[in-house]
Amino acid sequence: MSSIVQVSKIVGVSRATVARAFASPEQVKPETREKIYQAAKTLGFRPNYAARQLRTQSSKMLGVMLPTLNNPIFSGQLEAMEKMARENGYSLLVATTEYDPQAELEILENMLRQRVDGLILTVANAQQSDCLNKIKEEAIPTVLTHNPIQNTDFISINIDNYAAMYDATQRLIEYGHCHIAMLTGPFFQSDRSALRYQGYADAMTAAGLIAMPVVEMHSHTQVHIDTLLPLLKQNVTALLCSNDLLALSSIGNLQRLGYLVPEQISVVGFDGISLGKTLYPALSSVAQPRELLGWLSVKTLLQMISGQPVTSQTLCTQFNLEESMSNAPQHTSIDKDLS
Amino acid sequence: MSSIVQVSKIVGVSRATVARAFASPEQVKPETREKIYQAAKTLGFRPNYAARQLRTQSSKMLGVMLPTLNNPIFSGQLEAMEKMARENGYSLLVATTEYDPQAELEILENMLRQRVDGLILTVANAQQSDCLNKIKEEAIPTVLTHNPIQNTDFISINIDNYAAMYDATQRLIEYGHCHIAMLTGPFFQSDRSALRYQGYADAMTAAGLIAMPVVEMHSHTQVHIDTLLPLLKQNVTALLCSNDLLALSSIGNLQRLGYLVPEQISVVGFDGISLGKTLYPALSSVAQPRELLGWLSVKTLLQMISGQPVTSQTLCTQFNLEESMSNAPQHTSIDKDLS
DNA sequence: TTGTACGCGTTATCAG
DNA sequence: CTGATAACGCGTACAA
Repeated sequence: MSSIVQVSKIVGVSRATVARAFASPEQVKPETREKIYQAAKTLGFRPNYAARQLRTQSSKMLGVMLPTLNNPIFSGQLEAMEKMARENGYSLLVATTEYDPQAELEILENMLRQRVDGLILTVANAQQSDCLNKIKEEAIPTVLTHNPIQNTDFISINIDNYAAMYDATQRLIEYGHCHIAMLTGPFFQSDRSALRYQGYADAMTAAGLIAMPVVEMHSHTQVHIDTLLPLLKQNVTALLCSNDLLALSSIGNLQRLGYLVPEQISVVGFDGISLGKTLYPALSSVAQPRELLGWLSVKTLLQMISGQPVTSQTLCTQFNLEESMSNAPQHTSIDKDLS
Repeated sequence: MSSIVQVSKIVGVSRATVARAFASPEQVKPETREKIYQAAKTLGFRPNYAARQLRTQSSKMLGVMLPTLNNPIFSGQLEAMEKMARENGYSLLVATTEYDPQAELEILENMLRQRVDGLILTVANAQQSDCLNKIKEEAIPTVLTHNPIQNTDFISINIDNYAAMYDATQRLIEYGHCHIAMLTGPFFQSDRSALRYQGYADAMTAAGLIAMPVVEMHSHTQVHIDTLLPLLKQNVTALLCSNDLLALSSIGNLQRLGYLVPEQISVVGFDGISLGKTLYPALSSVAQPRELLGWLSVKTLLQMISGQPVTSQTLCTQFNLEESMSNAPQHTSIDKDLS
């Protein structure tokens, strides 16, 4: 016997009244409402959201799919999203993909079966994604984060990766750097990498400098010394990293090799994680507004769910000029030749 | 009309057969099964887990409640949990509490209404928690992580915070440090802080040294220079931090003040986040097995759900001796006196 | 303000 | 292997 019936019997009302006492309290006389709450408490009754969902066709759940939580940019965004969702009466179903398109598909299917009211996701590659193609056929409110979207098929909250990296590169050039290398994680796993590299490359070219080929790491978070050494031999004076963890790892490795940062080599990251500012040298970085991004993506999704018109938004990044970056060393190549 | 009925009509079978084709495919003749899948595809049919949940009394969802995701120890654990859960056919409902007992209660209530099959949580203070008291009345499978549990009311997967910090303190003492301070985040927000401090204090006392009062920060992740300066004046030669982010922040601040780490002052963290190893100086730390902890907590919870007997487990920590720690400087106090 | 009655999409049961 | 039917717990017309 459904426990709602038990409550109704104890209080001496119909089950409809009990249901109303929880779903729309204002429709029930305060007096009986209190009696119902009291009985519910002693019986340990509590509304069953699955049943409610079945009836109302709304789960009050949002599906969140992110590549990983090991990067503070994602975990911070997730925390902001959860808070915003909860404040609006929504729960979050969370899964990570590790940039694996197969996992993306399976997670999506599961979330659709759960009947989440909407989806917030960052896919590995938005230009070529079975996951997104599948979503298109489903007509479920969806917000992309981080993924650059050319066409108008999806709403996306993101930043201008190209412009941000173009800008960062220009800053380094203004500081006199000519030999600038760019480091990324596994390049083809993420569609952001290419945009950022293009921004770097175009800024170099525009300044009459030569863009170097991308330096690709096996990991999104760790730099190996072996990949750094060749760059140093090429007299690179500045390193642009596609995220802060790579940048910090680079600094650590450089210092361990005896290099001075920024005196001999400048390092610039991407994301603006808070740890970067507190370390020494503090990390120069292209800061992404990750709380805002999380907050806004949930807000946008809720608006879509309620049928309001929404638009994609490109959030501003901010270049944090910190200690890890300085003017290019003079006569670097000469020094090296002498040594 | 429920879409399962539509499918059944197209294929010309009963809805029971369609349901079986998805829930227990082996009970359906391959031929008809294929026809059903085909029809489902063209109709865009997909099982509704809420309805299934209502019928089977099992949501295949686990509720996860953590203090924050801004500490890699939690986000890494969450990622491991999610993977493990998904591999076993479970989804994760995730929420963060910011160590707020009120939020803990609200989130718990919500998860219970969602009828999660089990709960994995880290509460602010397990000795005095309305949240845990409420859970006791509910008889829902629950696994605590990180929370030390004296009594046998709850299953907990954790580490021995006391012993780990006792050990770390001993190491510093063996390295000749006499003036060791311990830094923590907001002390009373977390029950781990007290245990770790006690480990430190007892190790100091056992070595005939004087334990200093705990140095409490306003933030769990950031150290302010102002709190560091008094310690330096007291000739402290080693800093024990209750997590790695505080430790890294300490190192950054010390270096910015012109101090050499570890030559003048050693710094030891807690958690063993991977970033710590790649920085320079690499961070000495008490490493927690966070993937194992996540993995094991889900495994344990699933066993509880399936009615198997389980036990609490205390996982081993490992002291990572790295560059941020060295022998205590000689004659520190004399140097200071002369200056 | 409250009661009646139906349906949301599944699965379990039992019969065939 | 398949069909018929009754739950699962709730929300909400509609009626009282």
